[in-house]
Amino acid sequence: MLKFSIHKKLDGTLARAGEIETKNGKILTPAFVTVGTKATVKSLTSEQIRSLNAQVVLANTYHLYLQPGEDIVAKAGGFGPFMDWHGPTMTDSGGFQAFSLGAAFGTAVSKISTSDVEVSDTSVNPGQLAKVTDEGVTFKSHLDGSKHLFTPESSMEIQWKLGADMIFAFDECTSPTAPYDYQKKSLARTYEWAKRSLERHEALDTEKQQSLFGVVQGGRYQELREEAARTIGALPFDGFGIGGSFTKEDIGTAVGWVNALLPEDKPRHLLGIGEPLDLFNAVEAGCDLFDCIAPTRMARHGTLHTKDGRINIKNAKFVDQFVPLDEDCTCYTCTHHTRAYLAHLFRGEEMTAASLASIHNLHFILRLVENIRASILDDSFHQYKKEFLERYYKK
RNA sequence: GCGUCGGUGGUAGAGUGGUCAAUUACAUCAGACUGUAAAUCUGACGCCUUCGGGCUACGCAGGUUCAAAUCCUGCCCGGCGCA
Repeated sequence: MLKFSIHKKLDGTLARAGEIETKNGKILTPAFVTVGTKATVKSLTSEQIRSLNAQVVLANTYHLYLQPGEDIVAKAGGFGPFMDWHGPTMTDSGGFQAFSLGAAFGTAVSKISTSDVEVSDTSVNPGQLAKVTDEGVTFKSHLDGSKHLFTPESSMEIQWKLGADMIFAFDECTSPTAPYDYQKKSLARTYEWAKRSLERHEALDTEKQQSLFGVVQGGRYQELREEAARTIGALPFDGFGIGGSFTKEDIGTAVGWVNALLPEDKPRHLLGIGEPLDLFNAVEAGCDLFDCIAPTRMARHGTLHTKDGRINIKNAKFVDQFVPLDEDCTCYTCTHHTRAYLAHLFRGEEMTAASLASIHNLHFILRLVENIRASILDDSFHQYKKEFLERYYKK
């Protein structure tokens, strides 16, 4: 059972610094949650995850259900012990795959859109692997094409076996292209699913081993977001996830609408967000936790964070730069290797490139969120935000 | 020396009269990536362009043809075979 305490609130904002206590340890919030979808942070050993001072690891229901199967993970004692990670853990519900394998599959649509995103009724994507009904989500496995059904109940059962400290209610992550009517209908369904998730979870977890987070949806619509915050917020969840689609511009505002209404004494997790600007805005709007695949995926693709913005280490100019990625960075990669070496490893398609790059990007984002936390505690948030963003995004 | 096969864009390698500035792959140069379908995907890749097109190109030089990377002749270079 989770205990959440708030140490400090930042005046004039919804930001707060606090602490979550789980049976596997504490999380100082705001915190960045490292994503280990398949019970591994891609390209890293668990020892490396510890060396990064990561606080929490989040795995995914859909992936572990398909492979190796939740029963195997349960036999290992849960996904944490399975991967030799003994700190706090979370699992996502599989709800995101309603989007990524559904409306978004095979398209350019992502959960973050530009403000001029076209709302269209063609929510039926012919090649999609997932279909949503009131009962649940029917999936075709991306591994072998076999058919599967996730329901709020089965998601709770699988997550129970995966054994994370914090788990999410089954929700539908909608597409930013879905029209208002669909968002509204989907929201009602996600609310029903939230109640079903709670009910099934309570029946399974009689000793309160796991904390269940409800998920607030509502697309980009204030009315729907607020309705969701009120209705989901009124249910006896241990914390809340804020999911779905935003534009970059309204991450701060839309998330703020939600957090202004959610119970203050429970942690709020902004699902799937992890770029510097978004993290600042979301913390300011009252979020405590963030998970995001961006640091590790971008790392594998050669895009690396520096204080002066992103660089693509594969660019020709780096091949003979015998300096660290970021001169003041204290990560393993920067204290041992040069840009030239990284550029060489990427060009040679060496696996170590992915590891060294992931270490750097995760270090960068983990430290960023730690610094944001510190800046709330010593009241320097606004100054830190301004200085960081001016330098990071200057061009 | 004779015979034979072959010489195509950074590389390999298609193409064997028009639909060819030339398939494809790799390399190169950029870009994207936000609860991981992802060590993935997208674009550019002869020169110039008012983006309509123009110019120069398939070893070199000629020729045939309305039209040649593609056919013919000579030369140069390489592989193989025979002397």
